[in-house]
Amino acid sequence: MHATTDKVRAVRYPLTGDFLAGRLRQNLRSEDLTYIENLVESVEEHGDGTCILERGARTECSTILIEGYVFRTIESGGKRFITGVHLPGDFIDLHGFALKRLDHNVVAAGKVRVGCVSHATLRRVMMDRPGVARAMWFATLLDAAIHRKWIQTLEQLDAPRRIAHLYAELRTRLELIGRVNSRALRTPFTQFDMADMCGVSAIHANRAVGKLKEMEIAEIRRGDLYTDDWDLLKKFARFDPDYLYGEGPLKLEDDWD
Amino acid sequence: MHATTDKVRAVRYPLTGDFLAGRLRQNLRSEDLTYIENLVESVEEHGDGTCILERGARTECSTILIEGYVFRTIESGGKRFITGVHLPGDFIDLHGFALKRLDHNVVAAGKVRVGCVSHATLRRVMMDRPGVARAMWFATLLDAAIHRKWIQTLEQLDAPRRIAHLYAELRTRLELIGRVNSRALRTPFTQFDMADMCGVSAIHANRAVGKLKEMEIAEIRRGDLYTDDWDLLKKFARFDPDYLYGEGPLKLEDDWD
DNA sequence: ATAGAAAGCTAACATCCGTCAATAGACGCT
DNA sequence: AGCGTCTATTGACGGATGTTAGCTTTCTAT
Repeated sequence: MHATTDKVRAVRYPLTGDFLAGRLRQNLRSEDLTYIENLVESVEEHGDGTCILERGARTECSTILIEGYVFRTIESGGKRFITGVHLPGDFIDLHGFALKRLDHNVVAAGKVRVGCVSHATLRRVMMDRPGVARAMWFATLLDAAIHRKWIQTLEQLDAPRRIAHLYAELRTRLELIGRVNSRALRTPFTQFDMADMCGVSAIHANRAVGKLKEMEIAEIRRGDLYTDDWDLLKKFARFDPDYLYGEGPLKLEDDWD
Repeated sequence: MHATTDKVRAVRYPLTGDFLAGRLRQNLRSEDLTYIENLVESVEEHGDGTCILERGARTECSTILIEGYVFRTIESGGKRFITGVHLPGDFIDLHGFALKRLDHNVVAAGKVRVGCVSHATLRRVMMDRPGVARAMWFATLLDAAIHRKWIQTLEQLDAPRRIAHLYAELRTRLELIGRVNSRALRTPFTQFDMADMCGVSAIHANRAVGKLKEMEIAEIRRGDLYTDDWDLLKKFARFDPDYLYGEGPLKLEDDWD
């Protein structure tokens, strides 16, 4: 991790037109998606390792991840702990909007592009568009469900299975947002990153990666995972996608809108 | 844990009048609190070990904890994993309302009393009372913040510190809802429960409890923790209450309501 | 192309923790 | 009071993981 460029650029439009192919998409009509895309007031790029949002900050805008990976991290006793990872389409600091104060950092893993929506705009949205407000609430509930699964993973699995579970989850989440186009799963993660996500030392993460290769479950090279058999990997990790609520658009009562 | 009585009684009123001294209280005006209390359509009691909500269930009402402790649990491979614990005033299945399907069980730890609010009522509230809807969203965001801290705890601390951290968190959460009246912290937890919350075996949980006593940090007898020095315990557990957002009522823009 | 830095890998040893087995203590039921 | 069950406790052993140290590979900047 070497923080090189900070904010490469901050522009106002044009947007990609498709950056909301993320989590919200499942729960919104296309007109609402267009509506949200137009809320983005600026787009920023950040280099690997950049701290995009700092613990304790009181922000005036919320951030949606457009491209790349970010970590939720907490520093304690000189060490870093990763409590979550986010993919394009995820709002990464809606809690900063509602709780007014961030309790952890958000750090870029590799190059990322994010969009900013001011809190004033969000407040207006919450009032004018209950359907959109609801979708954002769903997204935070899904975050909580993923957190619970990470807790279970830490409580239940040994290091090789934790790493396998991490990649199985990422694979499924990428599928849900239509970003899987090969059998490989490419990430910018180092073994240090994997270690901090899985609650083991970097050296033990290395052992675990070696074991996955030895067992012919998967080969991980510089963050990129290659496997001939995703089902085998998922079985090994005891992965059950239930908690990702990937069953498609929720059947919602219309009287909500 | 022995499931004795299931539903001891299910009555419609009278309510305690003060069961909402919980998490929502911080963020709501008293008229809104009264409003929510009156949403409760029935009150139920459950005995120790009762599964109040089952994974996969599609509920027609949401549940608020009035008295006692409950666990969020996941069964896997014949073992039980606890991903969270809730105190009076917590909504324990708002995600069931929004996500339509529960991804884990909710189990009574000791005797509990819960209130039920139908989803139809909640939908009405979400539309009519944005302030109340907002407070419920806050509550779920706070759940997520607590989940993240549990992840960090599992990644960072050894067994004695995890148990100390658990009790430090409970102590603070009880303070926030005005339920601390002695230096002791009484819970119905067995060492099996502590083990399942901390991701260690029951035998190792026992060792950890013994170590806390040996180090003169705290004595835990049948779930009840006694200590002369809560600050020492919190320091040992590296407990920082930041993530509980206990700074009192949030300063919120009025234009939300 | 080269040098420096970051990342990956290996070995040795100590500690933490899981498992099994057995026992003791506490509580609820009759 | 007495019994059975749940809970707590202890010891022994092995596996999983942390730590330190050193080395190799790969990337990146010049």
